[in-house]
Amino acid sequence: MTELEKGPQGRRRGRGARERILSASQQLFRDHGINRTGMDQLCAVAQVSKRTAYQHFTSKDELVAEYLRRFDPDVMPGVFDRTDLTPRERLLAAFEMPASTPLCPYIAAAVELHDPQHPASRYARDYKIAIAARLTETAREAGATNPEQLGEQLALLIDGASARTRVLNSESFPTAAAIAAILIDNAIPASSPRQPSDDSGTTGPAPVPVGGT
Amino acid sequence: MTELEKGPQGRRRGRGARERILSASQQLFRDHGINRTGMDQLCAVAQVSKRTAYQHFTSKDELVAEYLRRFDPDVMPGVFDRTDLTPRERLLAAFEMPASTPLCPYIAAAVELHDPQHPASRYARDYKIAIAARLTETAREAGATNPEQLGEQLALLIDGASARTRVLNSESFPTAAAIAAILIDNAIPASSPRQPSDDSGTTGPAPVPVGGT
DNA sequence: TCTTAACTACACCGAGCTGTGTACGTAACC
DNA sequence: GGTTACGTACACAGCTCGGTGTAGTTAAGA
Repeated sequence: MTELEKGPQGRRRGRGARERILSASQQLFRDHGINRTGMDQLCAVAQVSKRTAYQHFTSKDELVAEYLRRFDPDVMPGVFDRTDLTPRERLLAAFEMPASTPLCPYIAAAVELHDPQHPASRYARDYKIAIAARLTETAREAGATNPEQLGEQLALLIDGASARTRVLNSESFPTAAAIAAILIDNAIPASSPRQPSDDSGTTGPAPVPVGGT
Repeated sequence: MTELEKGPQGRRRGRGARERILSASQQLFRDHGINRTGMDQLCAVAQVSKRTAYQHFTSKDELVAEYLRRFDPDVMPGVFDRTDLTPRERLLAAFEMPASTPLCPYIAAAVELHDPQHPASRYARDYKIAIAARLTETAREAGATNPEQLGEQLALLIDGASARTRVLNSESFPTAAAIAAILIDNAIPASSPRQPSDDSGTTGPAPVPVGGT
């Protein structure tokens, strides 16, 4: 239970309740899951009264949706924007996950909530589509003959590694990266390592902030 | 609510309580998830009194574990044993999923239970390992230079397709199958379609009954 | 200083959950 | 027929959960 910053005098938790709630959500939903985290527990960790929590979020469902929207990942921070890498290197960099990556929170939410109509499930879907779109975009930059196909394939690999890591408790991203390398080489006609930041201006960036597994 | 078979006279649900409970678990855990299925609801569908349910299973956790153990899948029924296919065809057949395949119940259970020590989570792990082993075995028969690697890769593809299908609500197995074909071709030195049932007798079948996503 | 908005403490509600206690049918098999 | 194992009906204990009602406190800003 990390001692979140208290007010200057230390007597009160002070004004940033909403941020503290979201921050506690990040920790608890990841460590214990959404369904197994009660609002009482969450408020205790956030050092926020339950009343305040329900003034910021009308329901737990809304909090969960906002939690996903606000997800600020340690992983995949901005691989797609790294101009120091060739497009091919950027595609591969998407598979370099820090050792302790839990299950992608978007997959976890979709499974736990079990309702495709839930706002969080909808957002998870949007997010996954956006990631695939950025992979496709980068695949196009890298000169792939069928960028959509390669983008979708790489997205599937990431999700596979994520799911498998969770079930097996053993790192699967290296395996996924190895597959990715093969697919990329297969998808680019004459192995043509293009220049970095060779933006052929085909598509704008996806509408969703990038991050997460 | 499928009218499960009642006794000959129709007045009582009769003796097969345990089977009816497990059968109802299959349906409800798949359709509504484990956590969102209460024992009351489950007993109602199984047409079994709650008392009887708790005489067969000491706890819901035990029922969940048994549910996974008993999982009799529509999918992947016996691909590995089909001697009418070449090893290569058998590997590819593992990706032919019926249209309405929900999320692999093993992944779902691992995510929902969220406790790696839970018996069901342990079994899910064992199962996934067994599937990878059978894929490896078949890869070896197919003449792959590194069967372990190919087996693990194909297992990752299956899980990726499963997770992605769930989150996106759109079929991902064809994508996975396409990747599989590439990997298989890459992994077998001189494209050598061996004879069907070319059992080189390397390894016995995996200890876990095969099936499921 | 006064107003206002954010936050707090805490009791509480109703619902749903897993699991049990009790007393009672009913069918199979000797 | 009698015994035994299986199954039933149903109430209820004990808990957790999401969410609310109420009355009060604190801090920022005019």
